[in-house]
Amino acid sequence: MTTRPGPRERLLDAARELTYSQGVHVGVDAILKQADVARRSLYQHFGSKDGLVAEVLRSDGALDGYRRVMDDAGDDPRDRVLAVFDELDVITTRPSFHGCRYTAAELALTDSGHPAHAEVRAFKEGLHRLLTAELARHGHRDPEGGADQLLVLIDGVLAHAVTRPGARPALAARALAEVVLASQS
Amino acid sequence: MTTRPGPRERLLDAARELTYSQGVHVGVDAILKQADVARRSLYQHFGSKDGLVAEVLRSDGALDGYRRVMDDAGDDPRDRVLAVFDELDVITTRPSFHGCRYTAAELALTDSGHPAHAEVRAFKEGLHRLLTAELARHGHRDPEGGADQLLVLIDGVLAHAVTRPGARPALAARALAEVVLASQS
DNA sequence: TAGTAGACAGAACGGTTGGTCTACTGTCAG
DNA sequence: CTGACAGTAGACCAACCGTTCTGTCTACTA
Repeated sequence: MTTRPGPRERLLDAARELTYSQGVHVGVDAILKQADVARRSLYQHFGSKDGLVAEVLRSDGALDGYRRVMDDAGDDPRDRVLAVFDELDVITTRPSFHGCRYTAAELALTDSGHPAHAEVRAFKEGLHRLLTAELARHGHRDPEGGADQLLVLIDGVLAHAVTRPGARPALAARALAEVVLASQS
Repeated sequence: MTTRPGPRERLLDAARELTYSQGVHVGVDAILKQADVARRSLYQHFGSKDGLVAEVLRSDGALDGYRRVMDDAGDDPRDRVLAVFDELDVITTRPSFHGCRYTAAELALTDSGHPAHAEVRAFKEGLHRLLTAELARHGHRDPEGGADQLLVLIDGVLAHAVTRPGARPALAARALAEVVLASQS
């Protein structure tokens, strides 16, 4: 029998799932019930619901996901970047897809003091660095500007896929990503 | 003295402002207070809060905004489409900008039965038609596919501007829009 | 064996949510 | 004048919100 993860892990897993499927406004009760954890443990480990939400974003590992997709695509920077859009097509056509967790959190939490905002920004900044490095390795004329364009395409795919189901925006974006990659120095 | 708009109009105006600045989860009380309207009037005119939110989206006139921006840009389809991205740069750099109202509503309302979803879809569909017609007039090789790409760029700009302030994504997207426009038949 | 730390259950806190209800007021047509 | 109607004011409801509390049980450690 596998040892059951501790309350902290169970709390994070349940919150990760529920804040995505139901939005960040899920009740604490629902999270506690799914995690099968005492009310007090939440406040002992994370201080507040806001703290839990922020920790879910921080520990999400989405950046590692992008890295893995690119590593699986081989060495050519062109293939590596385009693989991201192939993966986006897979992700956005899954029935369980409900949009980008970070964008959703950013839009839903209108309180500018919420600790989740810092995590969202850190993630996007990290993704920008990742793409900049890739374009630089590819000999792009303006790696930072190119990464801006790729990021707009990625965010666009994730946002568009929610509002126009069946549109396959990742395919449309992939063609534009090829254009970005063609800007050699 | 100008005649004060009726309760219905005041309710819509207040809801439009508050659901944008505070998110769709603002309380009914806050809307009623700002509209200076009796509680009962809300339910008499819109049936429920959900109905009010949906009506806000339906009557928003954002599509007319896009039309006006394009009409102000003259006759050349190329200028008309690029003007949209110039306008997006203005909008997204305003301090009051908090993202696309439709995307935010779509992500925040996880209940798939909410009447607002239909309005969001109708808006995006209308914008797609608008852009398709413009590209067709421009002699684009694949107006529908091109409109898909433009829509990804627009959604990308609106989403990205929220999560990476100061990035001016509209400028990055404008360059890609020029590429879309270059696909002549 | 006693002490301690962590996890548990569950009641209760004050506050807010969306929604319903009654009662009063003004207006305007017949 | 009268009745209908739209609006206002405010009490009220059950449900839920995040949070804090008391108290019990278990496992490890000194």
